[in-house]
Formats: sequence, structure tokens, C-alpha cells
Amino acid sequence: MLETERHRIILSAVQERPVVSVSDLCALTGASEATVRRDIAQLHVAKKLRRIRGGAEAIAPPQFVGINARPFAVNQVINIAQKRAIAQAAVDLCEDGDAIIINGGTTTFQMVHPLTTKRLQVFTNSFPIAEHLLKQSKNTVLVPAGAIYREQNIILSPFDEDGSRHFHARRMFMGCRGLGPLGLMEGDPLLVQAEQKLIGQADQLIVLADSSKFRQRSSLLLCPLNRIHAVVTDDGIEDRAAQMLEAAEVRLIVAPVAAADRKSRAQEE
Amino acid sequence: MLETERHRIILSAVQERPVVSVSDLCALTGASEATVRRDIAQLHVAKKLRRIRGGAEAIAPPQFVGINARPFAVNQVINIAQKRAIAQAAVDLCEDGDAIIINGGTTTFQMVHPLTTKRLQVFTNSFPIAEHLLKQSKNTVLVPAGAIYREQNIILSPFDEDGSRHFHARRMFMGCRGLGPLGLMEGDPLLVQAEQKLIGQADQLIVLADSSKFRQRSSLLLCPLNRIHAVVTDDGIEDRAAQMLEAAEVRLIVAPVAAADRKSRAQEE
DNA sequence: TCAGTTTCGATCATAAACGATCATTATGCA
DNA sequence: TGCATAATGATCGTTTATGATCGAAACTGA
Repeated sequence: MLETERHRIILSAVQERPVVSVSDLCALTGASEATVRRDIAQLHVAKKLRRIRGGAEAIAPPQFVGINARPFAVNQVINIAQKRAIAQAAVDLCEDGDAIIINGGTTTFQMVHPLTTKRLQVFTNSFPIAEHLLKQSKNTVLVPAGAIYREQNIILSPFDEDGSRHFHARRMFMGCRGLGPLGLMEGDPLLVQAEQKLIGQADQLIVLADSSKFRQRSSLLLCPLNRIHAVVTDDGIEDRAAQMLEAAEVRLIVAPVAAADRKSRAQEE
Repeated sequence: MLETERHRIILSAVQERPVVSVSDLCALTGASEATVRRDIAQLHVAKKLRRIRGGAEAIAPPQFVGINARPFAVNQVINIAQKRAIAQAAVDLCEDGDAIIINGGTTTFQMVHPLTTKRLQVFTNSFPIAEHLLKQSKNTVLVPAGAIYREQNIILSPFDEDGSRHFHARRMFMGCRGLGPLGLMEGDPLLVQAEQKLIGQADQLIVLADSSKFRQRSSLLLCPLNRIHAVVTDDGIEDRAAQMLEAAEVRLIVAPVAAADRKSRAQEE
């Protein structure tokens, strides 16, 4: 067996499991302990894994994913004040007893806080949203079937029968990557797949998009503007964007950003 | 067991409950008290947990004081040592890559700790199990569609299409209310419905039942004994119960309860 | 406060993992 | 083919982790 071949095997083993022992890797590669140790040492200095006594572990262990997960967390601090205000305005549209769909995303996640005092029927493909609502509120929580993707933190089914067909909602709330004349744009193909399924299950599609989203573009077009019932955004929206929505007969809801938060936003910029 | 592996399991256990005792961790890791103490000391200086007399506690546990904590937690302390040993023995049946189904329940929940270092495909209707595995392990986690019931902490769909039909597993693990000559008995009609659906999706049905379950009776019969492939129990099982299983050609797996725990159990009785 | 119990910390023997060395085997090149 | 070089695996002494033991310290309930 070639050296690089072993390295591949070792790396894949380490990435699939939090820890692997030297003897495991011996059995896996057919090499002796001495060789495996040498390999681990090499990969350690190359920072491909971390060497530990008795074996090796992944360099960035999954340890505690969840709401604080990296891909999720980095997005969460961006425009947090706007997102919060937008989420609040979105939740204000709901009354106790409503059935709604919340699509996973960092903007929509902010809805959980105003939702704590509500009693809705919430269908969501977002694991963190489901978790939060379950623990912090009395809303009824429903989820689709599928595998839980750690990166995006959503539940996604490769099959058509994920249970969403049986849920009908008055409103579906979703975020997006960008919002342009062509329609709603998403960045992640996985999200697109999940969202396509859900959109058909709601009467009204409400898009949560802070004003920066009108300047974003992406290659993945999810639906045309006229499918959208309303857009909730912050008061940073430009006239041109507002006119674009008006032309497509999309209702525009501008969420007031709290004064204190506006200040912190100004500092960031 | 590798040192790092133990650390992961310890952290996983500490995350789950506010405090864990040294003897609990011994049973969980199979290590001696001395080693567990050393581990706790290490993790303490690494600020991964807080060391307390008799065990360890999470560094910032009450992240969410779950509503679900109550009905779940009361059951969790009953026969905890046996449940853990049983869960460990059950997990020992699995190899990396296996596809398994874990039905929700307090006994099966104990499987999450030994599972932290595994890499399986896990389909579960238990929200806490899904949550824990997602955050603390690299296992692939799949869930059915449905509403999340706070009492039982399971995901339950009133419809047939809950996604489980697309998942086929080598083994299904489940707890039960009681185990008698007539078969497997459950206490909650909601659970019965969920379990009926899942049983058909696995080749082997493995039942986790501490020895007290052989004395329990219930009105809800889930399936006959001969549908069960194996029963995992603790060494408190009586001969009569063992003979009953033998007559039905059910494999019996007796999990050894750690010495320290055996002692505390003896006192309780 | 005191006796009884549990938990802790230190020590030590044992076992496991490691690092270095060296003989052997595989690989590349002329 | 023959030689030079590198990689591999075995060996062995060293280091490190582990578990048992035992005395000290802390907790419990009266």
C-alpha cells in the first residue's frame, strides 16, 4: 500500500469518527503500528488531524454543534438588529391558533424569540427552531421527515414523502440570499430543494429580507416575485427596491429598528 | 477505550444532566474510579466542566431549562445504573456503518452516551436522542415527520407517510413497559402507534428491558415474544423470566452492572 | 460534636503506548 | 541487473496511563 493511500484512509477514518485508535488504523490499512504512528505524526504536523495518545482525532471536532455551529453562527451576527426587528414584525402578522411554516435560516431563526409567548402551529424544517420552540414555548411544533444536516441545520428528505404534504399553512416564512427583479434567490442547493417543497403548502409566502438582500445576487432562482405575498424588511430599503416590489404587487412591510440597535448598527458600518 | 473517547463520553453525560456522579461515569466508560477522577480533573482545568465532590457538573448547564425535562427526568433516575449497562450492551451490538432505529424512551435514551464515539445511521422518533446525537456525535441522524409531543418527547405523525417507510435498518432498539408471556407491552397508546410503524422497518427487534420489566404488566400488547430477536436486560433477571424467553427462542443478553452501582442498588432495595 | 460513611488524593505495580534504533524489504535509477 | 535510497516492520528501553490500595479529608445524620 502506498503512503498517500494510507494517509487518505486515515484522514477519512478520522473525519468520520471523532477518534480512531492506532490499532483501528492498523486493521484498516494493514500496516504496522510503527508505520501508522509515523503517518499520524506526519499528518499532525501537516495539521490534517490532531495526534492524541493511542490514536488520532479530527482537527475540528464536532463537539457542540447546534445553534452555535460555525456556519450558522457567523451569519447570525450580521445585521442582527435588523434581523430581530424583521422577525418581530413577521411574528406580529400571526395570531394564536394560526398554522405557519418557518423555513430554516438565520433570519427566520430570530422569530423564535417573539414566538415564545404565542401559541401557533409551527411546521419547520429547522432543527434549532424546532428545539427552541419546543423548549421555550407552548407552540405546537411539527417537523418533516429526513436526515438532519449539520451544516445547514435543517431536516431534509430525499424523498417526496416527508410529511409536509399533510400540513397546510396560512403563511410560510422564509429568508433568502437575495431578492431581485427576477425573483427570490437562494445560495445553497440543499436549501432550495427543501424550500421548493414547502412553498406549495402555504397560502401566503412571506419573505424576511433585510435591506442588504436587495443588493445580493445569486444563481439559484427559487420563485418569481409575484409568488411572494409580502416582504418584511428594515428601513434601510432603497426606493428602487421598494418600487420593484410595488410593481410586482408585493406587499412591503418595513420593520422599525429599535433606536438602541440602530446605534450599534451605525457603529458596525 | 482511548482517553479522548472517555472524555467525550463524560462531556456528553455532563451535558445531559446537571450533575453526574463518578460511579455513573465509571459504568458509562468502563473505567475505574481513579481514572474517571483523573479525567474529571483534566477536563476541569480545561474548563470543559466543573468538578464537584462526587462527580462533575456542566460548566453552564441551564442553557434551556427544558419543559420536557420534568416528565422525562423523573423516569431517568429510576434504575439508572441498570439502564446504562443495558444501553451499553445494546450499543455493543452495533458496528460503524450500521443502520439502526432507536425508539424513544428513557432506557433507549441512555444509548446516546456510548453512541458518541460511533458512526452509525440512526433513525429515531425521539427528539432528545436526535438532539443529543446531532450535537455530540458524528452519527447520521434521521427523524420521521410529525408533531413533537412534549410529554413523551417523541415525534409522532397521524399520517402513514412519516418517512419511516424509506428507512430500513438491521436492528431496531426499543424499551417497553412490561414483558410477559403474551409479548411486549406498552403503557401509552401514543407510543404503541409510533412503535407499530417502526417495527416493520427493521430485521431484528432488540428490546431493552431492565429486570423489573418482567414483573410489570400492561393492557397494551405491542407484539408477541417471537417477534423479538433479543432482549437486553440486567443480571437481576429471574430464572422464570429467562425460561420464558428461552421458550420463545428469544436471545437473552445480560448486561453486567458495574460493581459500584450494584452496591448502591443493593442499598435501595 | 461525634461516629459512620463516602469521597478524595497519593502511592505503587502493572500494562499499554511511545520513540529510537536497526534489520529487512521495496522502490527508483543507471 | 546492480546499486542507492527510502520505506517499512520488529525490537527494546523509556515514558505514560491505568487500577488497586490505603490513609486522609469531607460529608451525613444524629
